[in-house]
Amino acid sequence: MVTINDIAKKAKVSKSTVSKVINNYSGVGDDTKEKVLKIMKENNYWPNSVARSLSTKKSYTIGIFGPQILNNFFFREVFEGIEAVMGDKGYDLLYFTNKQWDESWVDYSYKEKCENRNVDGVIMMGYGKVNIAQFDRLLNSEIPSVFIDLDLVGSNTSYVTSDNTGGAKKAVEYLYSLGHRKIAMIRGLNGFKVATDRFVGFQQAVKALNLPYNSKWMFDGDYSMETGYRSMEKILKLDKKPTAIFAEDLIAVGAIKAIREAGLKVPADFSVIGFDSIEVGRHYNLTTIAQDQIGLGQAASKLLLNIINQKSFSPIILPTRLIEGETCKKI
Amino acid sequence: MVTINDIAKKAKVSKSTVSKVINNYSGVGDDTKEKVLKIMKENNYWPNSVARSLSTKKSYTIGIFGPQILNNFFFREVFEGIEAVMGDKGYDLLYFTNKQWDESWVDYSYKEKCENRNVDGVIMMGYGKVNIAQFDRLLNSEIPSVFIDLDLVGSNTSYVTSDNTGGAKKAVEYLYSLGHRKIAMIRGLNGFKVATDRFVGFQQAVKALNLPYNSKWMFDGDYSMETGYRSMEKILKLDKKPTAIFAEDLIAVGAIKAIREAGLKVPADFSVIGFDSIEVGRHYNLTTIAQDQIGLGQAASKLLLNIINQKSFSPIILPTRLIEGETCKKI
DNA sequence: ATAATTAAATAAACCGGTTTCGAAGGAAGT
DNA sequence: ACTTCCTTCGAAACCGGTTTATTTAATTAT
Repeated sequence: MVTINDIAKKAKVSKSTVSKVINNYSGVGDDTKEKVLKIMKENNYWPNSVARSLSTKKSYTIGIFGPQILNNFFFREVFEGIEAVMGDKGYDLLYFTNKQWDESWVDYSYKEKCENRNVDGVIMMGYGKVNIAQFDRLLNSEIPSVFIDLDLVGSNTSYVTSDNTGGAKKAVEYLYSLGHRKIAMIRGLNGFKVATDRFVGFQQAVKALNLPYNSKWMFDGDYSMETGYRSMEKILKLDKKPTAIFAEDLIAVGAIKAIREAGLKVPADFSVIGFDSIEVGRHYNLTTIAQDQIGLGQAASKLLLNIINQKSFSPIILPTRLIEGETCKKI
Repeated sequence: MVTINDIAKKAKVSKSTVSKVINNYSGVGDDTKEKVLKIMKENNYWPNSVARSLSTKKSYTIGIFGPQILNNFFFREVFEGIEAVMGDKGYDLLYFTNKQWDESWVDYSYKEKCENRNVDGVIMMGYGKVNIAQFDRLLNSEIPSVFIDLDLVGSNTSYVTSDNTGGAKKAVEYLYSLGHRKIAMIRGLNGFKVATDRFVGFQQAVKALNLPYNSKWMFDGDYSMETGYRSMEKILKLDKKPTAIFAEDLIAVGAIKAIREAGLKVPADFSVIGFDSIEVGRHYNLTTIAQDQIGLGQAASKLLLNIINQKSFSPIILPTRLIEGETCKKI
């Protein structure tokens, strides 16, 4: 590997001078600069980021944490948005793997890992709920951080999320406009921020529209087709059945499977509306409240860059959008 | 951030001694070691990876390049396999973003980026075909690299791939066993290694089984539903129609859409067999030749670690597996 | 008691950059 | 001609670690 010393030697100047040329600082004569640039090019020299990062404390690297990013349809697209913005600004992405630490490592966590690798900032995604102790040290550190879907703020922390409450309202209002009055909801993971927000929106709309609220039409589960399938099985056994089901996309798809396997049809027998707009839902022509996944990633990135560059920042809530597929019908 | 000097000062020893403790080297008395460890723990000290990497040339970071990783269903799962193995061994993953460089940066490519960030090795994925000049400098460098689905080898380079040829054969033989004789193939991107291999396997099987080969049943396209849809439209207009279609999953799903929209059914009117076994295909109960995506990621990681650790290595070809869904039928 | 051996600890150089500060040299001002 | 002021450049310190070589101290051998 060719280093700054090699270049200095070949150009017969000091390494300080080469450094100044690299960084385009003043204090270097035109002819010297010319000469150094020429030699840099001839030797295909690129300054080592690691060494540079050691002295400048700036690494042009953004850390990414997330327990379930890679398993998750949703975050794959968020990642896409992050890559676009960060790549454009010259940052690379450091994905922290989830090694199983033994107990003696409990204090080696987000903050320490970030400091350790000198990342300029970090995006936290895929964490469903806040475990105070877990994020405490990170929040109280100097490290710029942006959370996706967790409303944490601090002097160097902010977040982006979709308007989950508003989106859920929108779903209910849409079903209402189609004539539905009895609406079931299969919720995502209990305690998860987004699931809770959506439930709140659902309840607000139900109340505002004066719809019947039946606790037997409410289900908890995780973010899986399985949950949708099982919950729908239970709905099918009820005497008083709802006419429409509201659930996150993957869950909604599971519900649709259960409906079809029972010999019934969507939307003829049940209307189903999802939330998310993930790839899979699109294949079912699912009517859904779409989030802008790529937009979330982009927004998170821009927000993080603002924090890093000491510009003003505040949380960003992205609007949702109704996508009419073929799983809801007027009754 | 607490540094090695802070620890040295507090423990009243030299930084060399602290370093030896960190690395568990000999030459440190038991009581001194004890004392240093205690102070390290009290101050929640973790040695800075960047500084360490600068002097040791080892960063515990694996680079990942790929033009389309994040857009791609397939590579999302490969990534999962990589994360599992690399995380387990204590490596983090550096995802190189794809900045648009201006022309003056042509020589700043894979090799330079890797050297720049001191990655210990690199996994190249999502590159469909070999552009010699593109990979030349990387292959001739000291940087351990593993390609996924491109058969490049070198003194520090190897690759992993699925048995694409064998898999394609398997698909044809399966259709044959169901009574199919007229088989169409919609190929992936022209010139792409995997697409070519599969076509070769297809042809070998057709020949071996003495099946009719009709060039009108052969289609080129890209890896998209659109390709499947358009090609199937053409097939439906043929006088002599095939009875079965072989295509990569996403393409197969597009074909199924076209068949259904024409008022026909799968597998009643056409049998369809895919290749890949991506999530989307599973929702269509697609019969397919499955690759082991996670396994590919794991194999690539282990292979790379072998190269890094100077152990013997050779390319790895993973077997494929027939998954019987509901899109093929006996005729 | 002295020399030889071994273990423990440190000083100093190094990794590849950046940054501060002072020296050298030329141009301008008086 | 002498001071003053820029401009250009390089020496040296620094970032936070590792590693080599050497000093110091304690142990053992003679």
